[in-house]
Formats: sequence, structure tokens, C-alpha cells
Amino acid sequence: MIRIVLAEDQKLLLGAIGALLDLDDDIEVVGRAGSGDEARELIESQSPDLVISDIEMPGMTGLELAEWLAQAQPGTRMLILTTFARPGYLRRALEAGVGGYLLKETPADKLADAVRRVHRGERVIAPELALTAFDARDPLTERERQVLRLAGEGISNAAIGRRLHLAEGTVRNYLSEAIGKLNADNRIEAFRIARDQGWL
Amino acid sequence: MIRIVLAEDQKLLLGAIGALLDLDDDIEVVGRAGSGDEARELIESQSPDLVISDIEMPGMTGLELAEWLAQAQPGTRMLILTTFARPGYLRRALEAGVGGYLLKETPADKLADAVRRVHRGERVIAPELALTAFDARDPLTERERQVLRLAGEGISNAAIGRRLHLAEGTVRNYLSEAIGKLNADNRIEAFRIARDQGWL
DNA sequence: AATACGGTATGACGATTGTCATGCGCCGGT
DNA sequence: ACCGGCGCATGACAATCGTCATACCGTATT
Repeated sequence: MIRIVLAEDQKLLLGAIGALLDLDDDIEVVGRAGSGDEARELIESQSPDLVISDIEMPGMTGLELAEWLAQAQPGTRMLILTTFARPGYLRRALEAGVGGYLLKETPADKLADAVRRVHRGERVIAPELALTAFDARDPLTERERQVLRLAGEGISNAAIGRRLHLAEGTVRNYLSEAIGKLNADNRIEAFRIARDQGWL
Repeated sequence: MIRIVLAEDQKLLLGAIGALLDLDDDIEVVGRAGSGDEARELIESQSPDLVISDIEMPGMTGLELAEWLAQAQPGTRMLILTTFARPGYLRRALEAGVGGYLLKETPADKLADAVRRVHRGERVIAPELALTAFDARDPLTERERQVLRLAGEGISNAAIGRRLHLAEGTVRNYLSEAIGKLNADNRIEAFRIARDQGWL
């Protein structure tokens, strides 16, 4: 019997895949969490064999959860289940030692199989992603990421400077460097590129 | 027996809610589509009692599907199931005469109930949205929307002008008007506001 | 027919953004 | 101890963006 904790903030999907997995005789869902923080508590109390988690969730993200799990319960395996085919996400997940990384695009009938394989210690990666994994590394510095995140929300350089205690010119400079590194033409493009790579 | 066609591009969710609904004795899933176009074909061949559809899908969107359905098979009811709590989406859905509008945030066990109620002719709206429905109307003109969509992708005014056969100054003007109408400070904010309202 | 109005279109002008040269401090290699 | 490289920080200058005044054209109202 494979004991599983699920973490997924879309309640409908949480419930639906819970029901789906429970149909299998060798799988038992012992906890359902709507956030990363909830998931951590459930993992501590239930000590499951396997955790299935989304990435983008309120509070703790699935990637943070994976990193925490590798420290706290290295024996527990993890399967990431996300909408996003972002190379940076996959890289970070693999570096945290996850056993699997699937997209919500995957047909539902493949899920139980993936669960069993990860439980056995195999590594299961969404085929669309298997190649792109070790492409580009994030070339941005922490400052550049900070500034780019704010710029992407439509905040002006002056306001970003105030928020981060930098001169306006400095903000412009970081943005300019980020734009250059990402081969973009302006802040908006740079933001989209970095976000789509999973670097923000 | 309520005969249903499902349209949802996330295969995992498509399969999972399909399985969930099939557990109920009075509900039968007679078709599963991964796109709006596929859904339309299934509706034509199956003539279901009810269609459950996502909004953002490849090809035909759920809203276009709803508008088509109201013309083509006015007797068939429709339930929208989406991630997005965007007032403009809800408004357009209601104007197309849909029977329900739920979020994927909804707990899974409420779904079958909503299906039965919509089938009976009741109207089911996600409570988070019931209020916001008749708030703001889209104040943008078609030109303003076009320009804003492109600006949101990080394309420069000059390039937008070329794309739409407008002078650069004209593009700036439309953007300026959109920014003003939406009470934004710049193109990025304007884009986000319009998108989040479901106006793009 | 005259008028008002809203959408389309443009260019001038000031404001904001993007680029570049420059300097500082911290580390790792020699 | 010295250098080279890198991240951090800034201001001057150029390029792009945002605002405004203006104008044309349909169409709805009077």
C-alpha cells in the first residue's frame, strides 16, 4: 500500500485526483492539503511514502516543500505535478531530488502508473521536458531578479528605487543589465522571458 | 440520466472530473474534449443534456462555445468551469445564457450538485463572483484593446504601429487613452488591469 | 441641415526608460 | 600583496513612452 499526501490549491483538482487515486487498491490518500504549509504539517503527522505536489500555491511553494522534504524526511519520495513547463522549475525540482515531474497536461490514466514508478525509486519526467532540462542557467543576479519582478508589475523605476532603497539610476541600470542578459528589447519582454524560464 | 460532454484542455483534470462524475448513477459522461473545436463536434454528434467547459482552451474558447451553443442547440445547458474570476468573463458567459459559472477553486464534492441544479434549469454562480458580475463595463475601443494586447507582450510602439499600419504617435495616443480610462500609470499596469477584468 | 458625439488619426513636447562609462568593495587565484 | 572578475551602485545622455491639442469622419439627435 502506497500512502500519499496530496498538495494542490485548486480544490476541484485536489478532490478529483484524490478520488481517482483512491480507486486503486495499492494506493491510499492519507492527506489532502490546499497549500504548502498545510502539506508540511500533514507530512509531519502522517509520514507518507510519497508526496504529490503542485508548484504554485499560497504560502510555501511546491519547490520549497521539496527542498524542505529532502532535509526533513529524505526517505519520502516526491512527485511534482504542475501546469508549467518551465525549465528553471524542473531544474530546481531535480536539484531538490524529486522523483518525478509531470504536467497537468498528462492524461489522467498515466498518473497512478507514475506514482508506482516513483515509489519504486524510478525517476519520471514529463517527456516534453526531458530534453530542455539542462538548457539555460539563470544569468540574473538577485538584485536583477528583484527589480525585474517589480518592473513586471508595472511599477516605475522611481517607485522601485524607493521600495528597494536604491537610486532611480541604479534601478535603471539593473533593468538594463537584465534586458541585455536576456536578449530582450525592454523590461516587459525581459520579465516575460525570465518568468517563462521559471527564474522569478 | 444526465448526459454530459466535458471540454477541458488540462488532460489530467479532464480525466479526473470525468471519473468523478461517472461515479454518480444519474450522470453519464458521453464525450471528453481537449479543445473547443473537439467539443463542438462531440456536441453535434451526441446532443448531450449539458456541457461543462473550461474557458481558455486552444482554438475555440469556452465563451465562444457557449455563444455558439445558444444558437445551435438552445435546449442544451452549459456550465462554465474556469480558473479565472474575471468579471468580464462572467458577464460574457451570462450574456450567452450559460446555466452556471464555477471556479476550479470549488471543492470537488460540489460539482455533481451543481450539475444537477443547472440541468434542472437553475442558475449556479460561484459565490465569489455573484457580486462583482455587473460592475465595470469594458470602456476600451477595439483599437485600444488591440494596441494594449500587443503592448502587453513587450512590443514597442513603433513595432505595434507597423503591425497595425498606424503611425507611432497614434499608437502612443491609443495607449495613453487606455491608460487613462483604466486609471493606470503606464502600459504594463493598464494591460494587467484589462486582462484581469477579462477584457482582452 | 445643423449640431453633438465618439472613434480614428497625427505630431509636438515633456516624462520616463534604456544605455553606457565609471567607481567601489569583496572574493579567489597567483 | 597583487590582480582580475563580479556584483553593487550611480549619474549623464540618448531613446522611447505618455500627454495633450488638434483634426477628420461617420452617425445619431434635434
